[in-house]
Amino acid sequence: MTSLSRKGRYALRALYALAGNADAGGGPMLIADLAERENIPRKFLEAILLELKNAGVLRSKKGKGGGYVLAKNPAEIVLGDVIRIIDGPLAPIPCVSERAYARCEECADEATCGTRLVMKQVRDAIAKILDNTTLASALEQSARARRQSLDQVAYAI
Amino acid sequence: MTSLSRKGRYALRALYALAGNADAGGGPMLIADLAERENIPRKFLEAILLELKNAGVLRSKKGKGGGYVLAKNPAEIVLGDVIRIIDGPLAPIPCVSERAYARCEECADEATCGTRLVMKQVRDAIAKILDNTTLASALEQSARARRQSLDQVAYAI
DNA sequence: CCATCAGTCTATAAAATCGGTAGAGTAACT
DNA sequence: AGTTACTCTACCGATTTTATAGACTGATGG
Repeated sequence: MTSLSRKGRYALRALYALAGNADAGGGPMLIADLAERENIPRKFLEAILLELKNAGVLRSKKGKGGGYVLAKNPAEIVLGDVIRIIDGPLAPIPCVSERAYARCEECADEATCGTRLVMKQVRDAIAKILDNTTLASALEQSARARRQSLDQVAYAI
Repeated sequence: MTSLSRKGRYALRALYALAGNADAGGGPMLIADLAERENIPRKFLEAILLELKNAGVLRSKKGKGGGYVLAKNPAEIVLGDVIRIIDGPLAPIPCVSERAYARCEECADEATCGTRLVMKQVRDAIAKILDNTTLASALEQSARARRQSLDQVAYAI
């Protein structure tokens, strides 16, 4: 039904890498390096990074020593926003979208439309998660899962 | 990002109409009537109804006096199932789908993938709502909303 | 000031998906 | 047999998705 596009997944992967790089004290990252390390088609990645830059998530620098950097702290980069930038509204139907509302022609009365009432709940549930998860917390969840699987290995031995 | 297709919305509308018809003691409904009353392209609706029939949600009868009927009680028809039939998996990415799991090639370790951990929460939140909402409860929510707006009108007068 | 580096912009295109259509076929009832 | 009404197969055009190519612009270093 609903889906995070490949483009959206690429965007998140690129952001993880940029966050990791910043954390390791690295400077700007080249599109080419990012593309190779993350196995993302280079030109496609260019377009993605540009969109994120235009939306204020990234900063870039041209010329030697240039590249891309996060524009803010990973704890301030909200996944819901990133996904909206790349993949559009979170809502399953436009008539329940908070930030990109559009009326639904085929529906006589929005206030009493059964589908709308249910989908409103769905959109709120999705937004509740994605608007409360930052790049930092996603990375933290990942790190926690990594520690857990290490623990399990240790326990098995 | 995620979205319920027009086809999915048509399917739900058709089911509401069929439930209403059954409730009113009506017999089988003709595709043609349903299409006209709900303003759905006839041939498109045919395909939708057929899919729902093949999935066991509807029953049909050919020839004079034929048409479509719900195969079960509205309280037994789960919206999550209907949407899966028409629009595919509820999960935003295949690697978190419970009923249509598919591995994600671009991901080295699923257990620790940040995107996956977050999207798993999203898929669970969506499924929690849609798998606990039946055709009957959607109709009931709609009826309740209708009563409420009537009350407000009455209060305004 | 010129060479190189690296992001930016415009255009194009293959492939998949979506929304819809046409028409022949088949089962059922009268 | 004839009519009714669902069923099946095939197709079509538009849009979106996932890219790719190449010219352009701005920054840096010598």
